[in-house]
Amino acid sequence: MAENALRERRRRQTEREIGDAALDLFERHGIDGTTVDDIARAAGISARTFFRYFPTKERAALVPHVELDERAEAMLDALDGARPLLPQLEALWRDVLADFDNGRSESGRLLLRVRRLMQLEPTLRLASISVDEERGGALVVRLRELLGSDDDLEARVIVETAGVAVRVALDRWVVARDLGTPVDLVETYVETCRLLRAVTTE
Amino acid sequence: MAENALRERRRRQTEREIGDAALDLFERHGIDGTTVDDIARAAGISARTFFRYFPTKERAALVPHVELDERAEAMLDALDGARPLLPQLEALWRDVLADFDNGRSESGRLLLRVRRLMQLEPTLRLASISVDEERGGALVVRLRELLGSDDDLEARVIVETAGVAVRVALDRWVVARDLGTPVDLVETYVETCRLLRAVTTE
DNA sequence: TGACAGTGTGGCAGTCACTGCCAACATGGC
DNA sequence: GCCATGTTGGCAGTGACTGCCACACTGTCA
Repeated sequence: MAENALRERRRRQTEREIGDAALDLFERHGIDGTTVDDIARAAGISARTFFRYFPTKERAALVPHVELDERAEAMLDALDGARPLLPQLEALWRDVLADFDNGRSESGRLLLRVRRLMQLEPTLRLASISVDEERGGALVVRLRELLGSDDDLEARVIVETAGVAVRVALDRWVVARDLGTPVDLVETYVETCRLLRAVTTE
Repeated sequence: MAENALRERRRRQTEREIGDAALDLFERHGIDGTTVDDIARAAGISARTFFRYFPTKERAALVPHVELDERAEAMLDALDGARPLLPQLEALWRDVLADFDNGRSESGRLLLRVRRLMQLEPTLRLASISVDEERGGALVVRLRELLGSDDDLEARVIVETAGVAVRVALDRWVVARDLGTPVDLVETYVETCRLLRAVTTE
């Protein structure tokens, strides 16, 4: 039983190491310019083992991104089906993003690097969308329960809408930073949510 | 000059033939169960030539999906920057979807088949998102001009929001149909847009 | 009619992502 | 010490995708 936790910890550890190696190599040589063998070598494992940790090489660089989703998921219990769900989801995401603290924490720095890389590498962006889709599916199921509705429609609209705001805000965050005019992540996110409202009501 | 148009027509023709073959094989054997060689053989070309028409095998099945995007793009000139853009985009998409006529036209039937296949094949769905991202980029640029703003923020929010409604409505359309309780595509889309509004204002 | 340039096509060889299989090894419980 | 279980690496294989070259087709111009 205790070993289970130990093993889990170890697994997470190597996962991180592989992820770090991947991110580093991708930044230096591009995704096309680095092979799985390269990543494996840098992480001190075999290529075969690499694929026991990640299904594709892009996924390896997305460890910080997955962490973002996981943190949001962990807060799902707080949702209250009796009140409007989108504002609650937005507040939830706001808290999660605040946690990454403009890239000042370790997780924040990693997230920043991944999202920056996405601006240059469409396949990485696509991979992240793929992750979001998988995780979003579970979210939709959860919201559907809370809504007590018999179809996906409303739940999906809510989840995808919230997702749009997060993605747009993250992109703006890294782009502004690279342009030398950094913006606050949480502020930008809140602003994006406001904009979303303005745009749908005007 | 005239041959240019002829060539274009010919290219479109083989494109369609390859696309038809791909869709057919995917439906029967799944995407993983079909190789590019299979598709090429069925379309009467070589594998090498296949890749001169499509960058991946998934893309071959997405010909109807691309047509959808193209029809929408062709109507972009009608947008008026002085009035709210999201409603205009929604009206535009409504017209385009109406054109596919619940799968009664040839294009409509093809679109229906592709979108149905997407429910089963995540990689196909992902490929379609990839297409939408590329095309959406151009749309964002266009909207940004119309808005006269100096950043992407609002344009992206509008484009992605509109995209959410289209995708959700299309999914609902094919799922309802497969469940034996078909719904009208345009009605569903309008309903989805309404829902999106309700969700963001409540 | 015959040389020509431009374009489309197929075949070949090569790289690389990803998988199934098997053998070696470590770990913890008995 | 022995056994069960989980982890790892090597190996061989499949299949997507690319660069290169040779060949064929088409229309042009002398």
